[in-house]
Amino acid sequence: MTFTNTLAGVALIPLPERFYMRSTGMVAKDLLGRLIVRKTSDVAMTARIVEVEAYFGEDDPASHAARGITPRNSIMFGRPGIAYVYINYGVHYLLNVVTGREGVAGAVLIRAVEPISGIDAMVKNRPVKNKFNLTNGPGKLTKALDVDIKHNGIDLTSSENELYIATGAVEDFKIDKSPRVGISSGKELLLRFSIKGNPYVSRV
DNA sequence: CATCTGATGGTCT
DNA sequence: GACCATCAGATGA
Repeated sequence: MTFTNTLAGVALIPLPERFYMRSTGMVAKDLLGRLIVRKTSDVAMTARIVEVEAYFGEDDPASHAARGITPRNSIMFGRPGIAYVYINYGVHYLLNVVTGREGVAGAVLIRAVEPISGIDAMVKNRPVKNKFNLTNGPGKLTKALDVDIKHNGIDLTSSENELYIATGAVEDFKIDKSPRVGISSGKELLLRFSIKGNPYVSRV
């Protein structure tokens, strides 16, 4: 079964590698409004990115890369446009996109998305009473989109892949910049962005 | 509404 | 052996 990568008749064009080969903060902001495309053997899902968070290298105490390269975080130092997926609290998979040029650590955590198509499949993956609870958190959206560790290292710039990020409609998004919680070193970089007022933005 | 807790596994000290 | 880029459910006000 093959899918034509379109949504409402409009082609879902992947963002190119050069999109990600910029400063992590810029990429984070620019990812708002873009579309995550997830294709399975029998279903296609799309969702709009509505909240992101930037993680840098050794200057960012909250980053996995803060203490240099390790087997787990090595993808953060690699090519831009690649997915960095890891399990956290032993329970949830978190989806990031690697940014910056190769050799420099950086990634953007996808914190919340708005379901656009294939919503029935998402609900099947992650049953909820309230639809606004489906994908309004980093662990929730991976469950709904069936994203897990097998996507660690996947190229998000290719529409051939079962997971990629498409351009989406460019609109005038309002940015709500707020600090990360739980960091008190004084060096925190405070780069969380969301589409203000979107009902799928996470609540913490 | 706010605050707490258990689940659960990989990574790093 | 401690620490988490989380979440759902429980409890109390």
